[in-house]
Formats: sequence, C-alpha cells, structure tokens
Amino acid sequence: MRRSEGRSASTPAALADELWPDVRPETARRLMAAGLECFARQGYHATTTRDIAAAAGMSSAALYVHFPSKAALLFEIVRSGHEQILAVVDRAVTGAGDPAARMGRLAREFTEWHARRHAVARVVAYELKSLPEDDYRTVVDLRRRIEHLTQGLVREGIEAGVFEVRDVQAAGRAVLSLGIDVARWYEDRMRTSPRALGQQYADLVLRMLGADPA
Amino acid sequence: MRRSEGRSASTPAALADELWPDVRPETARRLMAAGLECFARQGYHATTTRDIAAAAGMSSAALYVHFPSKAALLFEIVRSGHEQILAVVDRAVTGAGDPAARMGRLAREFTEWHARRHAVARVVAYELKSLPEDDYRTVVDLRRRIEHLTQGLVREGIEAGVFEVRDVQAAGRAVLSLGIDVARWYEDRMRTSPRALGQQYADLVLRMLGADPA
DNA sequence: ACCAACACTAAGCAAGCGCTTAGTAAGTGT
DNA sequence: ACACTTACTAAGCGCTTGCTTAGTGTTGGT
Repeated sequence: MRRSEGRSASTPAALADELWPDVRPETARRLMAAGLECFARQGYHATTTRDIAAAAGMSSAALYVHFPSKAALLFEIVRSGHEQILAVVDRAVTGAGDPAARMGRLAREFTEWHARRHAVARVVAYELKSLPEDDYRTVVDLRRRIEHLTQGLVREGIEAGVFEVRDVQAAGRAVLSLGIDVARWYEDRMRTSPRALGQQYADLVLRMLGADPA
Repeated sequence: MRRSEGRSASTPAALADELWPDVRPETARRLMAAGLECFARQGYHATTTRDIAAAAGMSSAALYVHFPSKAALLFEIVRSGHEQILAVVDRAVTGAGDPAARMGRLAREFTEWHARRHAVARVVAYELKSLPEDDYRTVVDLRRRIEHLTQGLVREGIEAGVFEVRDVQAAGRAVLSLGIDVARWYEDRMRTSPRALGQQYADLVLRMLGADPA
C-alpha cells in the first residue's frame, strides 16, 4: 500500500509530507500545514498570522520569510488542492473502461479524496472567495476544467446509451456536489472510512445517472 | 400565486419582508437584510459592522440599538433560516402520499428553497461555526432534527419496499447534500429556475434511492 | 406645554490586525 | 579568518476592528 493510500495522515506533518512533498524548506511546509489546520477549522478571515505561526511553533514574522503574505499562503494551499483534484478527475475520465465504469471511478475517488483530505477540501471549496482577484481567477479556471471533464463524461455515457439524464450540466454538477459536500461534514472520527464512503457514493451516483445496475 | 412563491425577491427589502415579516421595527429588518447580503457575499468574519450599517444606510452605532452584537445579528439570520428549512422538511415528511411521493416533495422543496434563498442558505450552511458556543448548539440541534426527519423517511421507504439503499444515514445525508450544495453555486442570473432545479433534483434523488420510475 | 421614551449619529476607545524593521545566530564558500 | 547568505525573533508601526459614549432630534401620552 502506497503511503498516500492510508486512511488519513495521522499528524499534520505527515499530511503535509503527503500533500506537498516538493515544498522546501521543511519550515515552509510546516507553515502550510499550520495554515491549513487553522483555515479549515475557523476559516481564513478568522485566522490570524499569529495563529498560524503559533501552530507551526514560531514567531509570526517567520511566515513572511517564506510567503509574501497570508493570502499567498492560502493560495498555495488552494491551488495545489485544486490541481490534485483535477488530476483525480482527469485520471478517471481518460482511464480505461466504459463510461459507467469511469464515472464510478470518478465518483468514488473524488468522494474518497474529499473525505480523507477533508481539511484541504474544506479550504478548497469554501475559502475561494477570500483569495485576491488574480489568484481567484486562476483557481476558478481549474474548477471549470474539473466541471467540464465531468460533464463530458456524463455526455459520453448518454451517447453510449448507458446514462439517461435530462440536463447534462445539472447532472454533472450533482455528481460533484455530492463529493464536495462531504468536506463540510466529514470528520476523522467517523465510522465510515473514506474508501467505503467513496464506494457508497459511487453506487448512488450511477443510479442517479440512470445506469443499469452492474 | 402567493407572494413568497415568486422566483425570488427582487430587492433586499422585499426579501426581508418575506423572510422576517415579524421583525420590528422596520430598521431592524433592514439591518438583517444588509447583514445577510454582506455575510453571503464575503462571509461573517470578512464583514465589518461598518459594512452592514453602510448597506442599511445608517451609522454603525445604529446596529447596537437593535442587536446586542454582530454575532447576535448573525444568529437571528441563521436561526430563522434553519427554522424555515425545518418547516419545509417537516411538511414534506408528515404530508400526504407514499414515501416516494413525500421524498420527492422533500427533495424538490428543499432544493428549491436553497436556490431561491441562496443568500440565506449560504449563511445557514457555511457560517455556523462563526456563532458563539451557545448559539451554535441551538442551531446544531435544529440541524439534527432536519437530518433525523430525512433519515426517517428513507427508512420508511425501505420498509415499504419502495427504496433500496445500503446505508440509511449515508443516503439521507446525500439527499440533503445535493440541496445544500446548491447554495454554494446558485446565482440569481442562472438559466434554471429554483422550481425547475428542484424538480430535476427530486428526480435524481428518487433514482438515487432506487425508487421505481413513477 | 412638558417630559419621558425611543431611534439615531459623531466621535472615539482599547484591542487586535497584517506586516515591517532591526538585529541575532548559524551555516557556507573561499 | 572572513564575508556573505539564510532563517529566524523581539518589538512595534499604522490601521481597522467591535463596540461605547455623549448628545441630538422626534414622537406620543398627559
């Protein structure tokens, strides 16, 4: 089992190693982990630079050695989170199998990611609007690509005769909504594991799209 | 057609009249409408009391004539929003028809409410944790009642043989997730009306729960 | 006519904010 | 040995925050 496929990172540092293995030096990664924790728990605007620094075990001025601003730290978290989600969706859409199999994989892995990485997922989904204008546009573009890939797969399924939905856009959005909303309520102590939840939601999604039970 | 069943309130004042007809004096209602607008757009912590007062056309000190704090204003919005959602869900669950018909109504009206009242819905869903501890507990209790009513209806449907799902809790959460997430992305200018979206989502939900197509 | 009661504002207070500055300590290359 | 770079801290600056205070009309009962 690869390191990144465990149930969830047991410590913030381990989570940071999984999410941002390339961020150097290690102190910068620790600051990102600390920011992520604070942003996920209290939201960006309720988090002070002193909160982040304290969670990372340093003075607030240290943040500015590695990041030009609090907003830039948020951007790094949100951007890399979106890129990981895009990679998950892209692998599912362009992978092997018929549209139903690929949609099942998309729903399963998308949901699983949002449950296992619920802290990142929460910041990714709900702190978008706290970004400066330019950063916001960059991230909205990533979101559009995720939505278009998903809608494309719904359309493929309809053309292949395995899905049956009235509105492709609404159906695609519904698929993603189910996964995204997991970030709002999922907690580490939950009885259903991210993997099991992903499987359950994938079943729900396929039925929702009118796919024949396999 | 009753006033509250139009597509959406055309002005903040009209919206306020629909949402909080009993709040007196009118100035307090205007402050709530202004707070709602600001909280929905920028979030609670990014909104200053000066923002709210300016949006209501008065000085920031006027807020404290009608509310003891900024947090109390948020609480009034969040509490009344939750009570309206609970009423919608309760009417559907205890209404007429078999479980599938009642679940269809629940999904339709729940989703429709979140689209038409997307500003309130956004604050209700995402600004919970900004509330003071006591207020938070009050609201979490309302949320639990909404979830239990929904889960109960799923269970009823299973016992009546019209639904087929593995995990009742997961299925109930999925039904609500679809509606709640509408608040995150829905905008007034959208081509799909709240009513049409509610109908689409109700269809998706019934298929998701394994109900035979009616 | 008078007086509370009410609804409001201009001004401002203490606290906390993001971020900067000046300086220290520990490498690293020559 | 020495200069230079990098990573950090203590202190604090200018500004904004939620909220208060003192005072000003306006209203309605007697």
